[in-house]
Amino acid sequence: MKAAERKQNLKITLIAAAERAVAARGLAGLKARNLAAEAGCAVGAIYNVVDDLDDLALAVNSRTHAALEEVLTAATGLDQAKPAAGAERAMGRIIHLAVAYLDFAAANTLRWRALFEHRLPEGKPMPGWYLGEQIRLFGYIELPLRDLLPSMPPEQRAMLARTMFSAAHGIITLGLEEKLGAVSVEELRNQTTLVVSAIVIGLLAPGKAVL
Amino acid sequence: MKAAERKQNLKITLIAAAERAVAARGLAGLKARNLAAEAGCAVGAIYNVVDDLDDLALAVNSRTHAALEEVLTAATGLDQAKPAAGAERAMGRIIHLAVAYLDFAAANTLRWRALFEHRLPEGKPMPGWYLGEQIRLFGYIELPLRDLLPSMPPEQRAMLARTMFSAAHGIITLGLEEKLGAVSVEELRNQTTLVVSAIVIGLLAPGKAVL
DNA sequence: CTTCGCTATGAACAACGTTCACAAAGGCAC
DNA sequence: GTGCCTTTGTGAACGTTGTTCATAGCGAAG
Repeated sequence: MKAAERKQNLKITLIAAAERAVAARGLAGLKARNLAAEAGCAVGAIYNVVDDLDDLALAVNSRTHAALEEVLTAATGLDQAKPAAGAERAMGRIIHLAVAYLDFAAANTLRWRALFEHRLPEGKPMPGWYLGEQIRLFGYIELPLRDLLPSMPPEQRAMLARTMFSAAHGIITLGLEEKLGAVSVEELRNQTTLVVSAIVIGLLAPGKAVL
Repeated sequence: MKAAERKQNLKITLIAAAERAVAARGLAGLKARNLAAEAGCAVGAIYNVVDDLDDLALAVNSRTHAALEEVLTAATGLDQAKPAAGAERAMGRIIHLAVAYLDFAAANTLRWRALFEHRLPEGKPMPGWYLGEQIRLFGYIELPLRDLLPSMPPEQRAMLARTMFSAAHGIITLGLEEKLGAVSVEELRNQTTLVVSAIVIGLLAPGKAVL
C-alpha cells in the first residue's frame, strides 16, 4: 500500500504548491510546469494524481472556503460585549459577518478572487461536495436572519440570504477592483455596513417593503 | 490617403468580428486566428491595426457600454404613466434603472460579462476614455439620487451611487451564474427591486442609518 | 515606369494544458 | 532472491494560444 500513500503525498504537495501559486500570482498563476517544478516531479506526474488543473483549483478553493469559514465562526461569537436585544442583536451579527467577509477578502484578495474567477469548462458540472461547502457558508447568514424575520418561510429566507450576500459581495468585489479606482478598506467597511443595515431596516419598515 | 482608410476599414471589420465572437462564445472566444479568418485577413494584419487583443476587447466593451446606455436612457423616461411625487418618483426611477440593467444583463449575458471578466495585464492602466464611459454610466444613478438626498455632498453621493450599483450588480451577477444554481430572471427582478427599495427606505429612515 | 516605403503574409516562436511511448520501479508468486 | 507484470514517473511531443518577424507585394509619388 506504499503506492497509494505516495500518491496521496504528491497530491498534498501539489495542492500546497497550487495554493501558494494562487496566493502569490492569482488563479492565472496556476501553471502545470511551475507546479511540477515546485513539487519536484515531472509535468506528466500531475495527471496521475489529478484529472485537470481545474481539480487543483477546486482543491485550493476548498481550502479557501475552510479559511473563510473559520473567520465567519469567529465573527458570530463577537457580540459578547454589548448584550443587545432581538432585532438589534441579529442586525449586529449580520453586519459583523459582512465586515468579516470584507476583511477576509481584503487580506486574501487573490485566493478569494479565485473562488469566483474560476469557471469549469462547459460540459462538466461542479462536484457535489463543493456545492455543499458553498451552501454551508450561506447558513451563516440564514441563522441571524431567522431571528430577524421569524415569520418568513425558509426557502424565502434562503433566497434572501443569498441576495444579501450577493449585495455585499458586489460592493466588496467592485470596491477592491483596481479599475474604476480602488476604494479604501475603511470606506468599504462604511459602505458595506451602510447598505446591510439599510437593507435590514428597509425590510423591517412596516408595509413599505415590496415583498 | 487610401492607406489609412483601408486601415480603418479593417479595424471596423475586426471590431465587428470581435463583438460577434464575444456575443457568441464569451470573452474566452476572442481568438486571433478566428478573427483573422472571419475578417478575411492574415493573423499578423491584426497587429498592424491594433496593439493587443486587449485593445479589441476594450473596443467591444465600449460598444457594450453604448448599448447599455441606450437601455438606461430609455429607462429614465419610463415613469410618464404615474405622476408620483418627490421621493417616490426618485425611488421608482432607481428601481427602473436597476431592472433595466438586469434585463440587459440577462439578454446580453456574454457581452455584459465581458465588461467585468476582462482584466488588462499588470502594468498597463485602463485608457482614459474607457474610464470616462464608466463614470458617465454612474451618472444615471446619481441623478435620481440627487432628488432623493438633496442635502448629501456630491462626492458622498457619487460613492453611494457606486455602492448601490455594486449591490445590484452583485445580486445580478451571482444570480445569473450557473454555479450555485441560476435564479430565474423574474425572481431576480423581485430580489433586485426588494434590495434597492430596502436600501432607499433604510437610507430615508430617520436617524437609524449609520452614516 | 521606376522606385521607395508601407503593409499584408503566414511561417516561426514562446508558453500553455494535456497526452504518450517508454523507462523505471513496485509488489507479488514461487 | 528471482522473474514477471502492473503501476507509476518521465520528459519529449502535440495542439492551441498570443505575438513577432523576414519577406514578398502593392500603392503612391516623382
